Amino acid sequence: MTSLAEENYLKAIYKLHEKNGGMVSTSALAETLKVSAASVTDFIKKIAVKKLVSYEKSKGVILTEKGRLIAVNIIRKHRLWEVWLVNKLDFRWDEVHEIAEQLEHVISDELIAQLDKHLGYPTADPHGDLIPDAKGHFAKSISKPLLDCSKGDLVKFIGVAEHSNSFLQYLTKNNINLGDEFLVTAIEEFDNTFQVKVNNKMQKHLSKEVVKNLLVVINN
Amino acid sequence: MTSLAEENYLKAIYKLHEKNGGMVSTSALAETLKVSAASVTDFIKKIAVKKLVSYEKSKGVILTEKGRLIAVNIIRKHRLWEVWLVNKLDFRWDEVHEIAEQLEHVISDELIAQLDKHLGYPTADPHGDLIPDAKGHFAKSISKPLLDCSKGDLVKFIGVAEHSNSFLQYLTKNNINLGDEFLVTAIEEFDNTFQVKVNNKMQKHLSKEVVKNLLVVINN
DNA sequence: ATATATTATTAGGCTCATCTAATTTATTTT
DNA sequence: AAAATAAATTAGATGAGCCTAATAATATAT
Repeated sequence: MTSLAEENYLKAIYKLHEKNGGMVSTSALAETLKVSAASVTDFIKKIAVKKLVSYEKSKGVILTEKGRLIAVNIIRKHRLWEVWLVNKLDFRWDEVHEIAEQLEHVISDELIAQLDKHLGYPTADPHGDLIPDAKGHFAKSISKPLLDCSKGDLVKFIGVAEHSNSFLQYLTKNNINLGDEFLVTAIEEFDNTFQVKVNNKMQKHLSKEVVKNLLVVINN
Repeated sequence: MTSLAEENYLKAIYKLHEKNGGMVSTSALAETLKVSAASVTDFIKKIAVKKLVSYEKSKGVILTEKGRLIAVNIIRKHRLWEVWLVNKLDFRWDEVHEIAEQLEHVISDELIAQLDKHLGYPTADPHGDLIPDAKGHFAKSISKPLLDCSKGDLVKFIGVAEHSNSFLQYLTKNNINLGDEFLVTAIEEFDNTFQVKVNNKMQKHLSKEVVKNLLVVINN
C-alpha cells in the first residue's frame, strides 16, 4: 500500500508546497528528506505512476488530490499524537516532534478515531497548528504574525510559524506561552522590534525574528 | 541499529523459546514470521554475527543476553501499549494485538517511561501477561491453568494461555472476565470438563480446551 | 543399517530505496 | 547570445530482506 518512504515523501511535498507554493523541486525534497537528488527523481517517478503526484520533468512535482489526502492524513495523525504527548504524557512542546514522527505512521483508523475522542476532539496541536478532520479538511485559519499588528492591538498568541526547538525553547525560557495575551505598546519602525505587555503584566521587547513567528488573533 | 525485521525475528525467537524451550528451529521461525525457511537461514546468520543469537547450523538458534534484552524490551512496549489501548482508549482485549504490533516498534525510552507512568505502572497486560520492567526483569508468575486445579478450589482468573481472538471472544461472549472468581464444583474425570461457579453466581460448564487456557491463582 | 521423509542450507535472483559519477537541461551572469 | 553556474536526470551499483529451486543434513521407519 503506502510505504514509510512514500508517506514521508508525500508529507514533505505537502509541507514544501504549503511553504513555498507552486511545484516542489527535486533539490528541496532531497534537502528535507536528507537523500540525494537522484533518489528523489527516482522516487517521484514511481509515485507519479501511482497518481499520487503530478510530475513535470525538470520542473518539479505537485500532489494530486489522492496524494494530498494521504499527506493530510499523516499530518492529522502527527498532530493528534503531539496533543496526546503534551496533554496526557506531560511532554513539553519542544520534545514531541521526533516521537510523533514515528507514531504518525501507525496504521489503524480505529486507533486514530479513539485517540481523537480520548483527547476531546482537539482542533490544534501544541504549537497551534490546526488539525484536519478525518476527511482531510482544515478549519480556516484566522491567525496572522504579530509582525502584522499595529500599536495598541490586543491579541492572543495561538501558534508559532517556526517550529525549531531553539525557538520553542526561547519562548519557554522567556515565559511566553500559547494562549498568552499581548498588548502592542510600541513598534520600533527602524528595526521592527516590538514592545508588548504580556497578560497585562510583564513588558517584553521582542525582535523582528520573533514577532514574525508568533501567530496571533485579535482579541475580542 | 535494530531494524524492524530484526526486532520481529528476536521477538519470535523469544516467544518460540518460551513456548517450546531449547533451540528454535528455522521452520518454526519461518512459520511464525510468514517467510521462507531460506530467508530465515539467511537472516539468523546475520544476527548471529551481531551476537544477538547463537546459531548452530542445522540445530537452530537461541538468544544471547544481548538479544534477549532487545526482545524483552519489545514485549514490554507491546504490553504497555495494550494496557493503554484497553484502559485509556476503550478497546476490547481482542482488538489490541495488531495495533500494539505496530506501536511496539516506536523508539523512545522517554516515551515508554512516560507511558508507564501515565498507566500507573501496570504489572500485567489486558490478557494477564506480565509486563517486564525497564531492565528486562519479569515478576515471578504464580498462576497455573485451571485444568491443574482440584474440586473445591476457589481461584481467581488472572490470565489466558491462549491469545487467539476466537478464544478471547468466546470468553467475552460467555461473560468470563479477568478478575472473576471461580469455585470448582465438579471435574468430570472422563473428559476433563469442569463445572465452576463464577463469582458465586452463575454455574458454568467448561471444556478441557477452555480450562487448559484459563490461568488462575488460588484465592486466599 | 539402509531407505525414506523431513528439515535446513546454499545458490542465484528479485524489489525497494538508496548511492555516486556522468550527463543533460535550465538559469544566471557577463 | 554565449559562457558559466546551478539543478535535474540518467546510468550503473549497493545492501536489506525476501523469493524459488537445488542440494545437504538430520530424523524416522522399515
